[in-house]
Amino acid sequence: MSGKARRNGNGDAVTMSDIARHAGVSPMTVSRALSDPSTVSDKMRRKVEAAVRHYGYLPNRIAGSLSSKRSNVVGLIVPSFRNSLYASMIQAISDVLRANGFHLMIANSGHSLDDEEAAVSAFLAQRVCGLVLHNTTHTKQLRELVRRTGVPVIETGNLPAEPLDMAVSYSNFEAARAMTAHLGRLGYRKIGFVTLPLADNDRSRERRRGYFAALKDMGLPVDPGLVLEAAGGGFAEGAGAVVRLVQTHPKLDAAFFAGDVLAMGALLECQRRGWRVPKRIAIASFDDLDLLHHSVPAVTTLRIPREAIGRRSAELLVNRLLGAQPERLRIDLGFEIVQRDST
Amino acid sequence: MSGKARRNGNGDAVTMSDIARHAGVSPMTVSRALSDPSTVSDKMRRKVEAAVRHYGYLPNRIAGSLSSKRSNVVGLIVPSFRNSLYASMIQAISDVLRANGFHLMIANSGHSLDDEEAAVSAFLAQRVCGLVLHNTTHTKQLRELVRRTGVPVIETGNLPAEPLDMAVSYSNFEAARAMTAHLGRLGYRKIGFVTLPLADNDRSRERRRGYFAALKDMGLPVDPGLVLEAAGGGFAEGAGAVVRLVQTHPKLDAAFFAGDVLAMGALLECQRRGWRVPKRIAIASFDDLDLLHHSVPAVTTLRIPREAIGRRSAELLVNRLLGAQPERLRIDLGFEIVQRDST
DNA sequence: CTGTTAGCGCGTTCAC
DNA sequence: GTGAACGCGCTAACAG
Repeated sequence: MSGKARRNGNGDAVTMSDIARHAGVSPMTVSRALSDPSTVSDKMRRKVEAAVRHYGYLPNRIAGSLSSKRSNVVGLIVPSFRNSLYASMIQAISDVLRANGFHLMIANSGHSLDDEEAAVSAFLAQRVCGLVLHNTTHTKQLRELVRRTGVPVIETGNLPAEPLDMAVSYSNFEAARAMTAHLGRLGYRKIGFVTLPLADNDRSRERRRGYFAALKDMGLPVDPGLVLEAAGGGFAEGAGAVVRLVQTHPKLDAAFFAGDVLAMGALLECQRRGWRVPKRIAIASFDDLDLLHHSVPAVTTLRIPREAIGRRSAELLVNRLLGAQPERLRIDLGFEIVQRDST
Repeated sequence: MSGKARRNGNGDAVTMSDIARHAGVSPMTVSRALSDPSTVSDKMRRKVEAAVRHYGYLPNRIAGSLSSKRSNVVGLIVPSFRNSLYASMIQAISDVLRANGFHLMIANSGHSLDDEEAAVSAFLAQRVCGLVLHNTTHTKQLRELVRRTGVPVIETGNLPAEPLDMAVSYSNFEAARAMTAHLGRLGYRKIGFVTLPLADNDRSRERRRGYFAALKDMGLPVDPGLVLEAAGGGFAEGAGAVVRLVQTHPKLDAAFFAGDVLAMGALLECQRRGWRVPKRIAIASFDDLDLLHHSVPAVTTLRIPREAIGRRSAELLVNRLLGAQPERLRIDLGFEIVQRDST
């Protein structure tokens, strides 16, 4: 190692030329031996590999990206990390990317469209090769940015009418409508709806729209008083909501919660108050938190294929990055109603 | 835009020279105007800003990093994304990093030391400026890699005897010991312990060691039959474990679960079987899943300051990257016993 | 199959 | 306060 200053704690790194020199080949041969070994003779390759091992050479992907104008980092933006429903999607994306030699950069928008835009800007400055956005409504600036740079983008979390590029999701509207209709079919007639915060959140609004649509389909009265907006998505909010609904509408026979934690909070509150579920009130949920399956009673819910969505998103992105033709896609992975004991 | 091929979907990007030319200044002035505006005259700065806005210029951080030998990307490796306990840490890290202009690259090791090493290698090749590892036992290669490159590293998830660099955590050993002692103080005498998988997981092993230590401290018999290893950390495993413990040890009066989901699974199973908690059996948990607070009965648990750990880790990293002197640190952020109705 | 040349788009360094 | 020259470490493109 030379005596050069080591700013930034980064020891003087071994470079490709160092390896080339010590292996007695040109840098280009080293480059090829590492990135596409089949284009190099066995003898050369072995010399390179030996030198690489000996010096513990780590290729500098920064330099590689600059030179090749290609990066292998995908940017993912989720509204928040705290919600477990993002976790299985992230896991799936991460797995697929890694299997294909890509890496994942991640940021959260805090449910703010402006923060989403800022994160996209920052990612684009890092020259990510692709983006996954858990959101389908964006600022004008963001749409412009994506259009101009031409990065492949996956939108998810909802099915947009006009995707920026590729969309992989399920329909919040259809899912909420289906569950509400399911409750109707089971004979429930006065069905409350507890929504997650609606501001800047198309997913929430679509779910509420689906609820209303189903009521109309069934010829049931649409009573806005039966709709409550929970301030957050926590257990306490679910508990508070079910109490308020039941107390203001004694004839309420079912409640549909737009989030799994809300539903669980409500169920626990019913337990505490001795309200029998589903006898006194039926409870249905959106999203299949594992817990809903193990609770007493187990909770009827909408199973969203979060993992498949993540996997498919990453696969589409990888294919595109590996050369697939650009193509505007809108893939609906659907949902499933899981009938259990709470309804 | 020129007619150059646009490989990789990346439109021909506007470069700093383009901006310089259109603003009638040198590229260097653009660089300064953007990275340290105070070193440039107002007039110049305004010209640059106008051109930047007009052309929607996005600086190329890849080129910047290569040139300056500095990056603003931190790498984080967690065992898995599926566990909510990582979520609050990730959120905190992400917030602190963003506030300081850093970005987050993320990978999961799947609880494998080799995969952790592979991820670190990949991150180092991307020239991340810092690392956070949720793990304190590593392969020899990894330790060597970190030493050689000199990247700042935070280890967390446990308190290592000899940190690689900086460690921010709580002690799994002390926490498990404290909870076991707490159960003893409450009068429980036959306390079962359900551990998470022990393989390649120092955290799990430390917790079990803490449990044994407390029993010895209290002069209680140490019965290996009272320790069960759950195959996974899910509800079902917790449920299965409590049943097995109770059936094989009729006199068991308490069970301590090394994971919050395990504990919850056990509680629900007790409910299903009509075993009163804590009358028939007391239940204590490790990690304060929100749910444990809302369940009936609410579950006694160990509160680990996951968010503070994330925040502090990121702060230490940022300080170091901003010039703080390297210093081997080992910060214990402690834990807290939350006594509730299940014990 | 291998090497040479010429950048990639910035920041550092040193003149002015 | 501003600019010119140079190089970061690698790969594309072409020549041999």
